[in-house]
Amino acid sequence: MPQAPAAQAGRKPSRIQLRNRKRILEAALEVFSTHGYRGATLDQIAAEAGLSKPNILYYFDGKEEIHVTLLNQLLDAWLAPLHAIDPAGDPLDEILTYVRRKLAMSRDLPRESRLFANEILQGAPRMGPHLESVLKPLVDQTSMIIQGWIAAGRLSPVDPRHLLFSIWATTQHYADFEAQVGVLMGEVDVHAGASAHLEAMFGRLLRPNAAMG
Amino acid sequence: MPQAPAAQAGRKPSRIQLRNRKRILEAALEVFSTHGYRGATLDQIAAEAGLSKPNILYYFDGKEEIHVTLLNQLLDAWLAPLHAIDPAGDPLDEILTYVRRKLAMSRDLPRESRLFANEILQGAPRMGPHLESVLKPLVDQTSMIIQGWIAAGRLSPVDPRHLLFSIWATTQHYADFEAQVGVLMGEVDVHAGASAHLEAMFGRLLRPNAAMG
DNA sequence: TCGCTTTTTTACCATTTGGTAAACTTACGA
DNA sequence: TCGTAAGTTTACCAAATGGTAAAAAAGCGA
Repeated sequence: MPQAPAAQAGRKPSRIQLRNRKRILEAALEVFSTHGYRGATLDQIAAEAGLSKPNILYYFDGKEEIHVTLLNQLLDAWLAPLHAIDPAGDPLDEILTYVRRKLAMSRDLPRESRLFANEILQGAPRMGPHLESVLKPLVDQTSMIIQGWIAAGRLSPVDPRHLLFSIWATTQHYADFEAQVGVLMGEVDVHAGASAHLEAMFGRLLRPNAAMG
Repeated sequence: MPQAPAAQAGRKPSRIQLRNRKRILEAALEVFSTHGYRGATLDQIAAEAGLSKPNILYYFDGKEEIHVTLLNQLLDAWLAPLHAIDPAGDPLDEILTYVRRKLAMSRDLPRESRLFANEILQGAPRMGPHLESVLKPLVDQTSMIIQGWIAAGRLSPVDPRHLLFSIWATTQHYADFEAQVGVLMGEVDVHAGASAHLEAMFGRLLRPNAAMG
């Protein structure tokens, strides 16, 4: 049976395959992130990728597979900064570094942020299981680390999960709500201001009350 | 020329008209907020409203008009808490009250929050002008108030706009990313935790360094 | 109750869209 | 260079979808 590279797990992909799959995913990221899953069409993705629609379906089994591929691929990159938190490091420094990294990602990878936001907004229909199996354990683990720091008096007491929500919300806001931020901020260097603001905010929240005894 | 209540501005609406337009908007809010503009279909809205599709188009000129009506209607309600900030009040109290109100809105009106998020995520294609003409002036004005408080030493110095972004981001996160929050928090009372966390966070950020001379 | 207006339904339509079949072309190892 | 497999295109399809025409069915003031 010849012909069938759509989702074959067996053979190793050819050069052309590698190149075209990458092109398609890049185009799909652009289109999905701006229009959402339903709002994106295969024709748009095809045009953006410079390929014909049937050709796209030669590499992926369908619209949904492209979307899911993108999403799962994204989640790993998305969680990398969280993995990078070092329990042995300085608590405040670890968390502020995390904030900085997340903010940088919002600036450098806004489409990824919006793709993710779109998916969650609609109830994570194509990602629910992944969140449960990948995100949740990591968050539980990170929460434990933060709890440990708090117990050791090295961090002001906060709910670790709500802290993470705050960090995600504030950093991703600059990507996800860019249209609104743009209207309100004009030409100003948004990133610099955001960086200073968030560092001050999380710094004050987390820095333990110096003395105390 | 009989028949034409779609968007007539002249006549005063009948009882039936009032009831059905309300039904349609309620149904549309439900559908648009979960599937986005493009993801929503008139058939879904019709089913949800308990009316036939042509009947819906008897009350509104088209899908887009329903969406825009909803959006503009929403923005007013959305900005009410911002209007409620009193320049003569206690700065910290005014802002924390604002945070509390926004958080309550996320809890009580999550669909509205998601509808708005969807629109902004996609670049505010149907709302851009409104943001410029309604939101921007109000934000500028509020920023002036906050600046005044800071200048008077009654509030720790922060960039008013980034402060507002932080408040919007953190409070709306609980509605917009509910699917994710649900996975990570389980059965816990999310609102209570969020409320405590956000009050602590913005309290610490904004409370001026007590003495100083 | 009559007659006119408002409201609702039935029957369609044109377009868009995800997807397929099969022919055609290109790449590449032997 | 030749044959086979990989890759691409052309020509379609069926379903979904936003929207319309026109007739039928309420409402309602006189």
